[in-house]
Amino acid sequence: MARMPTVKDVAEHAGVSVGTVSRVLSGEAAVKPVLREKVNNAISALGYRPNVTARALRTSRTDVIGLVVPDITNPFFAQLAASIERAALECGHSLMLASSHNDSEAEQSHVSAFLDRAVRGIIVVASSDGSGLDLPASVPVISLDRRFGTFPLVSTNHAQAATLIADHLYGLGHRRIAYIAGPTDTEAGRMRKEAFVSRMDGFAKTGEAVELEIAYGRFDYESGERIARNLLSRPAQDRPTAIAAASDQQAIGALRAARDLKIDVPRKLSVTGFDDISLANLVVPRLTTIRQPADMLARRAVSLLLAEPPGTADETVDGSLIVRGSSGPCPQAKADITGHTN
Amino acid sequence: MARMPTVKDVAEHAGVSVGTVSRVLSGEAAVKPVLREKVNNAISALGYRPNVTARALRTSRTDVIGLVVPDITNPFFAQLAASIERAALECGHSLMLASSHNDSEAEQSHVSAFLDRAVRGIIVVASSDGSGLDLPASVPVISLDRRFGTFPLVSTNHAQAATLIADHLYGLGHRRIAYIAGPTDTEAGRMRKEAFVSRMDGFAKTGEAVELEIAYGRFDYESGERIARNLLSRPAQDRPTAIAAASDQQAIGALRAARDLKIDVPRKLSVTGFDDISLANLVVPRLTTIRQPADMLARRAVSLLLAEPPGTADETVDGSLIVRGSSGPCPQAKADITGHTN
DNA sequence: CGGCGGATCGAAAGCGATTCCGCCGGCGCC
DNA sequence: GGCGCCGGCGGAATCGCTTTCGATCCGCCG
Repeated sequence: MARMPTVKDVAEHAGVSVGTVSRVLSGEAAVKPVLREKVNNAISALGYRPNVTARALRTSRTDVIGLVVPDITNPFFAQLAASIERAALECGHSLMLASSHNDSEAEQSHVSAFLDRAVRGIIVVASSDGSGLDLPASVPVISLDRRFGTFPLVSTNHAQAATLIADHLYGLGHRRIAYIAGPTDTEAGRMRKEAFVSRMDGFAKTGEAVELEIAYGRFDYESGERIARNLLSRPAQDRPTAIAAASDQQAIGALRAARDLKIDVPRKLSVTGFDDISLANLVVPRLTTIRQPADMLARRAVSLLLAEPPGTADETVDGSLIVRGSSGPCPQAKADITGHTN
Repeated sequence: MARMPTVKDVAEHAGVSVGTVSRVLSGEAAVKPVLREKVNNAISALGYRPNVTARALRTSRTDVIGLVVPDITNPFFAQLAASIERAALECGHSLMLASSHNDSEAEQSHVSAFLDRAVRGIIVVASSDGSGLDLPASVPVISLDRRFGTFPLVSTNHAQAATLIADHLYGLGHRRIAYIAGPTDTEAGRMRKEAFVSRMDGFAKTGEAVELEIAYGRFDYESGERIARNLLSRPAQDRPTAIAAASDQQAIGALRAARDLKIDVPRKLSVTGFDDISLANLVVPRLTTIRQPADMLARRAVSLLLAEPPGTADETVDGSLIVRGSSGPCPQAKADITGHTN
């Protein structure tokens, strides 16, 4: 196979110097149209393609964005990764992906591997708080969805979104509600829970009291199923009439538990999720949830990263309530008419 | 921030030449233990980290593996990506991910972007046949799951796996079966279908005849739901008693259609999938399917890529049947006793 | 008409590593 | 004892590009 042509070859073929070739390549500097034309002809004649590596060495910059996610298998992160990849591509950048498998050590080694690789910037969807990172970041880093270290955070407005869910459930008449929270060591888990609770407290002060019960788990299916099973295996009058989960996966687990216990959703029990993963629209019944605008998050994160100078302020984008079949009016209303057996 | 130390700094600090430093770095060449020690001390004293870019320029080789998938949002591909990332990491390599969004043009531009970037090798899970690729591949390329161009293929043994499903369904007594096939322009779609059909034909010759009906769609949820809805909206005696789908997503779509039409799975209808995505174990009822050993596929693909010389022969790994709740004995058996109304 | 500033371009100096080439010293062998 | 060979090392070239540094040339002002 013939050696790949270099700037030198192009320069000779066009009868100019390598400097000039480089100048037309970058497009910035002033080059006379005649020469520019000749160079462009030479480039296409030789099929020249710039050597990315050499450029990177010289400028110590690449057009690669590093992304670290806790688990690419998680549909929400997959969605995020897809959106980031698209957003990066739109800016002429490529994506390098690393999955930390929820291991904070792996997470940090991935970050420093990216640093070694002179990436243009790093986006990390944290699985830890990132406190142990020692490397001085020579490139912009931003946290997405969950805070990493002290880097600026782009995330859904968890508080606003959780409030949406609270309003929805309260509006449907539910007064005995269980909240399945996410891990308290994640900002997302904490904020969603706190906003939900404080909204409900607000209702309790101004209107009818609501019984709120909180259970903590991880964000995954199993947690949701296990917790819901506990919640729902009590006698009907002690059961919550609505379960709000901190993630779709928990909610789907809860759906499965309800089904196993033969509790009709949404007629006996309402279930809500958070994320709007694609699966949410495929389970039976379809899940009422919060849509996290993944592509908007991605776009913001990428442009923060690429901005000159890189953005340094947190950003938050609003979620929206997606009402589907898993939530409905509180059955208790009927019970109250026929006589409450409590 | 202080300039990063280079080989030159290390050399000075250790009192040797840069050549020697490089030699101990590579570990291959012969260096006297005394000097080796001094160099290592200097390295850790200065906190030296080799510059990946410079190394790449000089050797025109990196430790990055490029992966192109049709859609990272698809759980099966996400699984595959996760496994590949892990396998790559085990060999000290990183992963660069690109999602082609089922666009063959994007696919090819991603491949050539990888080529530009001097990756160590490229794994592509094709969404097209890759015929339009013009770049001469300067690095090993291998196809995973679906054939890309003329590059060696690592895939599940589709034929063997489809046969497993056919045997399972036939063994349960089903004689009126519908097969939801994948796109005929994918090798996976074709092979699964053909093996299934030919197995059924075999049964027809030696034993009872089976009515086999084939419908073609894409691999996604919607295709499965749509096709199943058509199939199942006929009167009960004309309906298939089993639907075998070419992907889990199709099967899950079919499950949803059956539910919407109030057809009991598995008592009135058996449904089987293909892939064993994690969701398969979460739907109701849990899906009988074929497990594609994603991590084994990934491991094989990576080692083929990294082998010296790179592997050139196709490889195939067997799938295994996972029997869950969505398949059961044919209800027809009963019907036959009470008199077949056909 | 001389000088001056800006536009334009060529030449060369790196970026940080690998690797080839050649020198040096010690060893074995004739 | 001399010669050749080889292990071990230092120095320099090199990978392909960007960018600085002057040099040149032009128009224009005084």
